[in-house]
Amino acid sequence: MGIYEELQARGLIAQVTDEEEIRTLLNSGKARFYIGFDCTADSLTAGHFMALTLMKRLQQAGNQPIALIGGGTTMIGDPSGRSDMRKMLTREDIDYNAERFRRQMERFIEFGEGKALMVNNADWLLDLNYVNLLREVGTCFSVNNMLRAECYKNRMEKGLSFFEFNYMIMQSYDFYHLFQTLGCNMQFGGDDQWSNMLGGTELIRKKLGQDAYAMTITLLTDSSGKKMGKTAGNAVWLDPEKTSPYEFYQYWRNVGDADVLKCIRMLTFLPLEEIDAMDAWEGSQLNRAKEILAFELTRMVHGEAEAQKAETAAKALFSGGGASADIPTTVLREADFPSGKIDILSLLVKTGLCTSRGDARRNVNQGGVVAGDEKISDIDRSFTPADIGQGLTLRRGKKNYNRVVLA
RNA sequence: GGGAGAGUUCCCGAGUGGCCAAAGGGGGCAGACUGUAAAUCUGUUGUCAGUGACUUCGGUGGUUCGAAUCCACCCUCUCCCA
Repeated sequence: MGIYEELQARGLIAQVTDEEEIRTLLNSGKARFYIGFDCTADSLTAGHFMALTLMKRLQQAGNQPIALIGGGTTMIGDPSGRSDMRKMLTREDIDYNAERFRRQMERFIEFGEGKALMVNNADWLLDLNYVNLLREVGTCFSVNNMLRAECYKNRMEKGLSFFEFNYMIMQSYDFYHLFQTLGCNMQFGGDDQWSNMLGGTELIRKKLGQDAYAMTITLLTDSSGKKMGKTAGNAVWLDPEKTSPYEFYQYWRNVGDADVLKCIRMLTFLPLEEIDAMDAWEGSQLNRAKEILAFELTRMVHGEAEAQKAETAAKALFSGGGASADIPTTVLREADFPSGKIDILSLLVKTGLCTSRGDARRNVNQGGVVAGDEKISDIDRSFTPADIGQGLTLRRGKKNYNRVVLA
């Protein structure tokens, strides 16, 4: 089985421009492909993770990946699938984000001589001259076609500025540029990028009379069709400072039954036979599959040691008492005990378990707070340093833990 | 450039002088039920304080005892005409 067939079996392939050509190129290891990452935030997310694993899979099959950091395209902002314009980022923010992206990627993909390449489209896009660009590529884009593109569809009602409309041209230019300078013959991306990517292959055909290929990856959605990799609207980040390994582990540990196998198939590197065997699992047995998923992904992103810790902490907390040194911890200092004690509301806010005192109050009143083995129902309950002693485990709801210790 | 509309809390969306911290839905959170799942039911959902105070309805000023609501100017978006 070639790599193309494996990607297919894992359900990763959404759309391709020319199946036979792409299959041959990928399976023979002759593809030199790129994936673009727009640096709109200071960390990669779980959503980018799938693209990174794709790069790795293809690299292992002998193909050469090019990671393109969108220092230039981020100046515009991709309108695809969005209902409003992105916040405009400053040049400084973008440069900073691009640097952070670069560092995170280096953990996954091997860069260097004969290995993966990394480029930043700021290097060629920012110096383009408007009139020259129009003369060079403007004739290759049909506004009629662009307006029909899926990615602009829901913007046609709400309004789309010319500024954003140009995003497709920038992305197409990237492909055109990489094709010429680096011999990059293929582009991959999320399925929402399809029209942008076609823009590139079209441009190359029209300008150079040559063929380049594009393939999109299935977006990872849950059984209700929502994009995965978000909790309460917040992204699941790959940066341990923004999403701790424990939280990262928990995110995957908690995916719905209907989604576990899909996630394992698409995101992990476990052999397909092994995954096929899990297909038969059902009911509470799926919890085992969720553990595997969570562990595997945490291991890939944060390393073996962190994955172990997250798993141990989770097991300790959820299957009864036990050591729990690896869950998120808050250190209390003397100043946190005005008049010798700290009340439960302050404590909940301090640990980040609750967002405000009002939130803390509600949680206590609704019986959702437990300190140690004691269910807290009195909002006036307070703790002295002696109460905390060697450490006190606080719980809000069923799954949110924090351990407080003294400085 | 001319004309007509719109901007409300996390999102959608009611509200056209006090009874509005603002209906309803979605989402979120908590409780029950469970398998750290889903579905369902219940409660909750601006901040600080134990029924009171403070900040909030695109922005800035103004009218008024009192403004999300009225007036002026500005900003953004949509539609029609050029």
